[in-house]
Amino acid sequence: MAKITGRESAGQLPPKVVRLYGAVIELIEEGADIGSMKVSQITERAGIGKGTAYDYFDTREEIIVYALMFFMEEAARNLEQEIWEKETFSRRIELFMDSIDRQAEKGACLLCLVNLVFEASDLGQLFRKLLNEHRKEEACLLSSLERRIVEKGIADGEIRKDLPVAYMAYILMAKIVAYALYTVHHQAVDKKSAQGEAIFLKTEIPCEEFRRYILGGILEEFQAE
Amino acid sequence: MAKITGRESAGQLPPKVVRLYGAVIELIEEGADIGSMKVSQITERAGIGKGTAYDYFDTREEIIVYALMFFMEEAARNLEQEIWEKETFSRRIELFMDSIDRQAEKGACLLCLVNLVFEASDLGQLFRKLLNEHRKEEACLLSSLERRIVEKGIADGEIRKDLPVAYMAYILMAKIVAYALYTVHHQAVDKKSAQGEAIFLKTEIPCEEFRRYILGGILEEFQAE
Amino acid sequence: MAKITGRESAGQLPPKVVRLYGAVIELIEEGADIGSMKVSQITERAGIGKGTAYDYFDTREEIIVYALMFFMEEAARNLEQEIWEKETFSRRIELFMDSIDRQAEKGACLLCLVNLVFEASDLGQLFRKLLNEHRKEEACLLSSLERRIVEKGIADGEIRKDLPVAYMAYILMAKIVAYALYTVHHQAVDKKSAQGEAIFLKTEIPCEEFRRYILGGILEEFQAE
Amino acid sequence: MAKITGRESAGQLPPKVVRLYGAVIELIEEGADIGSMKVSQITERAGIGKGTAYDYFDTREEIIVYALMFFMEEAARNLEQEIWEKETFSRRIELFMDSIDRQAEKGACLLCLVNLVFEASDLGQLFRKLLNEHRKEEACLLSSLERRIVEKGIADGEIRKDLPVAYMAYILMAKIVAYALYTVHHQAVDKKSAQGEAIFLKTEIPCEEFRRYILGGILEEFQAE
DNA sequence: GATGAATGAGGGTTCATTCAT
DNA sequence: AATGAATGAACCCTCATTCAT
Repeated sequence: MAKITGRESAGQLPPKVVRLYGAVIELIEEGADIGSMKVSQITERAGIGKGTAYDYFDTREEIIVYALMFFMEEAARNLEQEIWEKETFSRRIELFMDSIDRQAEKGACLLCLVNLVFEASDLGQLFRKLLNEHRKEEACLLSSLERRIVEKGIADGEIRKDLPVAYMAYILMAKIVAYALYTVHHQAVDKKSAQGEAIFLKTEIPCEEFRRYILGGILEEFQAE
Repeated sequence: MAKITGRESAGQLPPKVVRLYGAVIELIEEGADIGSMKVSQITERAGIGKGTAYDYFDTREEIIVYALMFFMEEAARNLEQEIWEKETFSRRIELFMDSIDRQAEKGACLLCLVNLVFEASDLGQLFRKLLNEHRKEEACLLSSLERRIVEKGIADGEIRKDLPVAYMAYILMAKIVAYALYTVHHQAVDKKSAQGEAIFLKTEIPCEEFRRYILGGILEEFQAE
Repeated sequence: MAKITGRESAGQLPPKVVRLYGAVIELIEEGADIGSMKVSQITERAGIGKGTAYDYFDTREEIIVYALMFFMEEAARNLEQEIWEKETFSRRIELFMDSIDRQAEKGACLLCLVNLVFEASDLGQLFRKLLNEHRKEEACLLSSLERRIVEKGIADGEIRKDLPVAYMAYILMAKIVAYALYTVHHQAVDKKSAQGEAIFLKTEIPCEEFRRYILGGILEEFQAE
Repeated sequence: MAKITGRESAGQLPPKVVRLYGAVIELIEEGADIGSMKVSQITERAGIGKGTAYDYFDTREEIIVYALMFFMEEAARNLEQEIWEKETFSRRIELFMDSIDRQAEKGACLLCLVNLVFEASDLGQLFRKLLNEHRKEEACLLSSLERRIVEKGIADGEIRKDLPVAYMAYILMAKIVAYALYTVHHQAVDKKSAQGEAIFLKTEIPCEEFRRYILGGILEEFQAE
């Protein structure tokens, strides 16, 4: 049988694949750890047979990584659609942060993805491998979106022209990652506190304030000449 | 036998524990994944019997997490000693970044630690549990060092007084984490490229430049009134 | 070193051996299982080093089996001393049962011994092997005592002469074992009930009544012509 | 999968469970020790994969104890069917003893069961726990059969009415256990002698004679007024 | 002699993957 | 196509035994 991976044109994913992806995301959002997530857990949650998963994927790692990539691309697609409706660079950054807020509220998928970028685990290695293989003109990546936001900002004369785009895109990513970390962290602390698990890092600063601060920093830095 | 955990005053760690810690660190630096690191791998590298590890630790997870915490504290202790020899706030931040450079060159321990802060894995859970249990006045944490650097900077009149210390310490941490991520990333790309593994993120910006940029950003932000 | 086993002339057992034996007996009486009793448990209880036990015994099995045999012989010796002070066959049987009562109150050593006679375990095999090797004119066995009680009864004209001694000794043993089982059982039920563990066998008959019944049965059977 | 324990209605035991039970029984009958019987031994003998055993049972202990309980119940069921075909109390007791003879010839399962009743081992504890949990109106136990034999004997006017049923049932059990012990013992001696292992207890009395003696004792005792 | 730290063989258990139905 | 029962490799952990001190 020609194996139909989850990568085949996103619009026509087989329904079972969609349910597998959904199951992985759900489990992560419920606090499961991708490193020890079991195939039986996933297929059970997806409501399909264990063997069926292997009609679409070759290994446990593939299921999880493709699910996360699908999640990422969907988020990027959704963001892509909304982001160009916004009028200004500043509004676009805010939307980016809104999106992170929503993700962080829902769970840890974003964090998983960020961690996979450098993790030495099988999952991390596969993630990077696939990302490289399937990258076509960076079409699918959030980083691409960030780059285009910067380009658009420059083209519209909203932000400075004297720094390389790649440079600015990286800074934007770093700042947004910092925001994401803080937000995810904040959410995690709240959740874990609710469950009675103490967490050592202090988070006295409200998310909103930190958000304003980060946004202010980006604008100041990108608008300064 | 009263089990001697690796937490007992660092100066008198049993030699086998030191070798176990060293083995874990070495393996991480060679690219091993802590989630799938085997006890036999660790003890073999440490040159001791498998059972011996269980004279000092109760589980595989403990060995790894204590090793990383020991690494972290040692790094903090080393930094602590050097950092107050520096005359200015700015020099202290630079030393911090030097230290990160050194760590990043050596390997992925720092990254492991950063990831453990929120990972849902057993390792992550144990890490947070131990960190909470053993935290006494935050004496052992890098975050404490960052806070004290900020306090000293304020006391010396080098940085602004109008923001809460906790706030500034967090920002400092975020910026340094951003730097650490970038540096670790850069190193990882170089290493992985050398090993033939492509990596998708572009890193055209030299580390030094990014470093200057981050440092400049901290100073500007902390000195502005 | 000439290994000094616990079997060497009973009067001069090295003090460490005595403590090892005592530890095994204690642990059994506290409900430990000889099949899974650990050497470290025994030596710890005996208050001696683990290695020291191996100066006197070659294996874990030896320690336990010798301890039980020592216990058995001591019980037989004690009984031996008292039993001939009794005037009649009937009084001697009663003393036998008293002794069982005392043992049953203290614990499960008697039961362990009874089980070892046929158990397929390493312990059982070693027990039978040693019993055979060391048996000299059956000097050390309870069964010998039973035989002599029967012989004395016949000699004194208290019991019938028309059955073979071996036969009557076996019947005596069987009846006493039945009594021992019931008593041990009764004690066990009481203990386990106190600990909340239900036990399925009904024990409505008081020990005393069963005792009277067994004694009556022996006398009737042995006196009948 | 809903775990299917070996307890589910005996008629529809999954074939693998039947084979596991058979393997345990076989091994015991070949002289294996249940305390040290390995899962791999059992599954190998059963001709199934090691992991498969864990689809039906949670632990090694469960496999063994359920196997023995199944054996016990099957023996009781078989006996149950035959026993009421016999016309008299005396014939029923003889059948009981025949059954024991057959078991004793086959092996040590009966002995294992008897020992488990009071053993402190994990196996013993589990055995008692399960026996209590699953006992419904004592439907499945040999002891129930003994009680009903007594009741029937009384109802038919074959045995005395002046003793409590529970009392007589216990005496019956004790006598039959004595017979079982002797028989098993005798068989064991023969087997072990054949294997060159000496056995210390004398068994000069032929089984048949002891059997006649025990049966006579029961009848005399139960018929006497 | 006495110790207990060190060892490593061994076994219970898990779970990714397969394949007959 | 879909299933889930079956598999067995892999790995954590225990503990009897040794031996340097």
